[in-house]
Amino acid sequence: MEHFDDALARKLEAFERLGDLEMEKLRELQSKRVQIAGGNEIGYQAASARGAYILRRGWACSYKRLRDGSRQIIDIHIPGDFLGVRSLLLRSSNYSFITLTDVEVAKVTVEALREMFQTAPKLAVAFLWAASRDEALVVEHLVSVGRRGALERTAHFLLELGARLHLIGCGTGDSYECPISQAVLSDTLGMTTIHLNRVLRQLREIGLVVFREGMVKFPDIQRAAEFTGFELGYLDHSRRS
Amino acid sequence: MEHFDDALARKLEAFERLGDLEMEKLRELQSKRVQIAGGNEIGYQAASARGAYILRRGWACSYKRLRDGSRQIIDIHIPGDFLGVRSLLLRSSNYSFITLTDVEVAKVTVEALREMFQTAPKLAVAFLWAASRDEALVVEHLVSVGRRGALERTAHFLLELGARLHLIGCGTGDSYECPISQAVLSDTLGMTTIHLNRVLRQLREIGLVVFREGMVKFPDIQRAAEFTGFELGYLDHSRRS
DNA sequence: CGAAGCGTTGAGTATAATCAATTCTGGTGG
DNA sequence: CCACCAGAATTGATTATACTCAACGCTTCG
Repeated sequence: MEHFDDALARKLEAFERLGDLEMEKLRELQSKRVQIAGGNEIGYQAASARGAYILRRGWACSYKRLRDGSRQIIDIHIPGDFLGVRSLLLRSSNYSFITLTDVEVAKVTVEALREMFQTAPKLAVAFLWAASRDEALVVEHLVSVGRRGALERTAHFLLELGARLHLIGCGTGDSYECPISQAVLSDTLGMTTIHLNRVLRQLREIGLVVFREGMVKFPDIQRAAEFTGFELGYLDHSRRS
Repeated sequence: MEHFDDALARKLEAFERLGDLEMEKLRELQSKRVQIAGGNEIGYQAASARGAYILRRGWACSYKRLRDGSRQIIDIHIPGDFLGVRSLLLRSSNYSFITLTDVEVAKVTVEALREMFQTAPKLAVAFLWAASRDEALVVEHLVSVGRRGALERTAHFLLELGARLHLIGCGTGDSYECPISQAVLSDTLGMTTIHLNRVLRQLREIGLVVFREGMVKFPDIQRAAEFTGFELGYLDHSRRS
């Protein structure tokens, strides 16, 4: 029953049922584990030893810092997420990863990936699906930042995050632990910390979202989804491609 | 010398030198060509017959429309770009494609792709590189919309577009034909048409970018790059992975 | 000629950023 | 135990940025 401490397995199972072979390969792939404390760069040792990581425990984020010191967070990463697949092929990955909490990651080499692709094609397809989904998340994020107002955008993001967490077995569906600061969230949503703070207060007052003491709660998740126009289509939860 | 009317070949060559085999496969892959007039949806016939396209001539864009009628353009597509690779695996591609000019596309089936991956692995790697690059473009776009001011954002996007065009042999390096309306550009950059119009006027007055009559010109491209903090790292022009 | 699409401009408003402080918390060391 | 500190959250006042509403000029096209 390795399933239930392995967020990645859970996530991939949402796409395709995995047999013993796949579970075994998945475990193998995640054998080189590393613990990293919160607030540290991931994988920035030698540019040559570039590789991908699987986030097993804790939260991280990918971001880009601009000349003026501001930063845009591309995506918040939760257990079961890949980090750095893009940079495997693209020489100049122009952004970085930092841990938001203490984490455990598994380092994945290109060779291990290649091996996995050949011996467990079913798993390979599931991986590609996950990669597509991650890209769809970025696209949705772009849409949010470009065209949604601050209230809508904030609530939408927190809903999406809740859905992602639920998929890997975290949270209750209308609430979850959320160990990130307002500064991190504001850099994700493309606004000032101060402004986000006011937005969060409004959302609390309206009774749509309560973000407090490391917890996110939706008093009326139906109404919140309606308010933000949240559809989980692009998360693609249902089985079958 | 098929090279020089094939934007895709040019683009991939920037990553890896292609031999006769690869050129042949590339031609094969693009044999099913279709002409589409400007302002039309691409590939929205039957959801079942989903597939990818290679844009051979003309411009298009991918976008998502929101409930309130507004839209966010994810990316502007120029010759040599793929359309719809994401949606091959992800059942619910939540966005659409529309042509901005008359175009010629080549329809690519999953089978043809698979065949190409097996018989021309060099080409396969180049394809994956291109896909990674496209994703990096979206990421950069997100950063722009989230953290750059309107002036900077607009100039940055036009510079990037120029670099992409130059790679496939269009434009002179500091000017290019740009057949898109201000409405399209503003939906790309996440602002109002009206506001974009004023921004463009300012950019013209400062002498950074001139966007006029379907042409984009940079009177002093060095200064423009400096102003916007433009780096072409993520476009990854140089040969070698 | 009128209609439609695109670009342009002005005036007023809304939204979000900036500057400046204050509170609250958990940790640290005396 | 308390004083102190740093980080995070919060509030107010002011300014800047971008949106809305309303028009008008220009071109193209039927």
